Amino acid sequence: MKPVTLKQIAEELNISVTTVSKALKDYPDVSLKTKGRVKELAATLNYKPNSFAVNLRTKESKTIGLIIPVIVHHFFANVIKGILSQAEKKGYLVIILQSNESYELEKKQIDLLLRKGVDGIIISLANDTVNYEHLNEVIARDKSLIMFDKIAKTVNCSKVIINDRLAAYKATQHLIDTGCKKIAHFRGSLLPQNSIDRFLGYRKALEDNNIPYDPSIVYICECADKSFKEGEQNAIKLLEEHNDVDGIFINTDLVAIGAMSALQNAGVRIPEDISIVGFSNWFMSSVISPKLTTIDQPGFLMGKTAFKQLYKEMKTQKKNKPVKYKQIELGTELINRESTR
Amino acid sequence: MKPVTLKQIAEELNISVTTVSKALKDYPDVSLKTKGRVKELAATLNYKPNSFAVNLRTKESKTIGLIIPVIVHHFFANVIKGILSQAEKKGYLVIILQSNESYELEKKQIDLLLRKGVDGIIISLANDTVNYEHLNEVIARDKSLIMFDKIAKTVNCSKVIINDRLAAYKATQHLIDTGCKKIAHFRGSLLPQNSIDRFLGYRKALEDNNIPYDPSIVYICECADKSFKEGEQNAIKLLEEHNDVDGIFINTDLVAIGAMSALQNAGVRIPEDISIVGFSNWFMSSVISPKLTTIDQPGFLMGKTAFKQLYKEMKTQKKNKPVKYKQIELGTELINRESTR
DNA sequence: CTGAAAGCGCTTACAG
DNA sequence: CTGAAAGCGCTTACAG
Repeated sequence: MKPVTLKQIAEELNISVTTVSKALKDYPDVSLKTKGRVKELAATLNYKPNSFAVNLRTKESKTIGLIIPVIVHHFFANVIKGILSQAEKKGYLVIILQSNESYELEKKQIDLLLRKGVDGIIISLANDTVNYEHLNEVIARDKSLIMFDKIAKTVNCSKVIINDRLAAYKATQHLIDTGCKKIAHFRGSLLPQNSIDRFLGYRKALEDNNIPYDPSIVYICECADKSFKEGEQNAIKLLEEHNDVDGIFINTDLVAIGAMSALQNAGVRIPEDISIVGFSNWFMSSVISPKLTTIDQPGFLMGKTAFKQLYKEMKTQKKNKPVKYKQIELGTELINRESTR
Repeated sequence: MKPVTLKQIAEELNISVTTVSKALKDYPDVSLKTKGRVKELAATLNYKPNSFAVNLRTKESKTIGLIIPVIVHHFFANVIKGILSQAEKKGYLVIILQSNESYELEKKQIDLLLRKGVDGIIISLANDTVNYEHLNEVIARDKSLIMFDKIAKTVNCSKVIINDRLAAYKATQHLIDTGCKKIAHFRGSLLPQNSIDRFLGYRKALEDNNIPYDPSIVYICECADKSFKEGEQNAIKLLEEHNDVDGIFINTDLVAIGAMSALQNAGVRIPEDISIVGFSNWFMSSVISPKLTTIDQPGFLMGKTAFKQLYKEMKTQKKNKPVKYKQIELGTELINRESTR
């Protein structure tokens, strides 16, 4: 079945393509009678405008791109849900790509989206990303860009984040408040801003409580596809190297769950022997045993907020007005459950 | 910054737009020298073809649509990952939409994708969906369509599924083999084919083992956003109404995990008092306690397979050759863990 | 080997 | 109130 075009409708009604186009878009300078005839026939023929042609004319696609590091991931899935919920309201479609924590892939995905002609891009950076040229290209091409969660401070665009430092501080303070004396940290990889900030929050809490900072009990995990395993491995290593640790603040829930699993297998009681605080509040953290104390990170809201900001900027951009970049910080909350005393 | 066009390149080199276009696409009838000059300048100017114009000319967008019932969902997240991995290889982008288990929304999403001009659609149906007109419209408009997991048998297109009936049979048989005498079933909603098939597999296993089928111990859950809660509620109800049940086969892991949680809170020992088998093998099923025995459902492979089939059909369609629809069945496996004896 | 020309299906400034 | 015309940026059949 060949798609119906304006031309066909025009011919059938013996009027011009111009008038058909205007009638369908409710231009005020078309008679009601004509509008009626056009709309009726369009409905009968199930006319759908050719979006390729519309895009070419209007220079927008009502489509945005979203790049996230990992798809199978509770937090990012919630972000996607938030973005889609908002995009739907505004009539935007979303192309989703996964960078798989790789800078090279991320660069390629950005290029694909720019070639596609999306109106804007929302991105959470890969662990690997140190060079921001690809992001600056987005801006140079007058496409709106929003970064969330894993951001680059120096890129000139709006950002939606939480206060990772403060949240990590709260997590560590909670361990201290509940009696932990020697607190380890399983941190994320070295580059991402949020893993740096969480580490800094941890160290600041120790400092403020006069607990000496000991770099040998800070373990690193990449947190890509193998978070659970990294948690297990780090926990085993920790047990061998520092069996006097009585609390761990862990960068991500999934790593924390891996760590708990390994600790329990090794006969360590949680929280009696070692207390654990995770980060992100994955759903499964509330159903494992013991239930994981963690920091709630508002994924859905983050997605919603990111799209709203993007939408605002796309509209402003379109009117050729100057865009004011914002850094939006969302609140976090410590969820006190059973893995801490 | 205004996008670079073929025309600009042509003017700068004093050649025609035609030649520039051909040179960039490596047509054999352009001299090597010209090709060199064109490609060099294109690279310098960072030329990206305007995809709106390309789409309009070629009548394809190298974009497909994906509609899934729920985003925050381990199985579907894996399917997405599988589809994206394959789409990337073939140079396709993927627009993702969530039907939220609603027929009305699903219809709307299909319409959006058709208006967008995607080359094909992959879909897993909403629980609600009984009318298939919107799907037939996709086919009528010569767009390729693949259904996976939650399919409609009567729609004339390719399908990627598992043998839900057989898998459910295996699950139930396992409960019987490990000593369960009275086995309840928490099924999915009434409409979806796979929830029907799982129910039928359950009943057939009872029948083959001469265990009477008792409809009063079959409970229903919608399995949308509130799966965990439904599992809890059904478990509590079951305990009140039939405290002699010693095994439950549950339609989805997340419901099973909810049920286990409620049962444990009520002092029921798993698997000593009641054995549980889930369905789908969510990651969290392997980290809860006791670890859930379940059916592994190959989400990633399903996504990969769905895209491969779609790609094949899009290519065939483009050549105006007849497309042969296939029903592809992927294997499942019982993962025997700790929630059964 | 190169290029003029048509056309994909729309939108919109302009004329009447 | 209606419509002729230009043009968005490409691709490709055709002529030379």
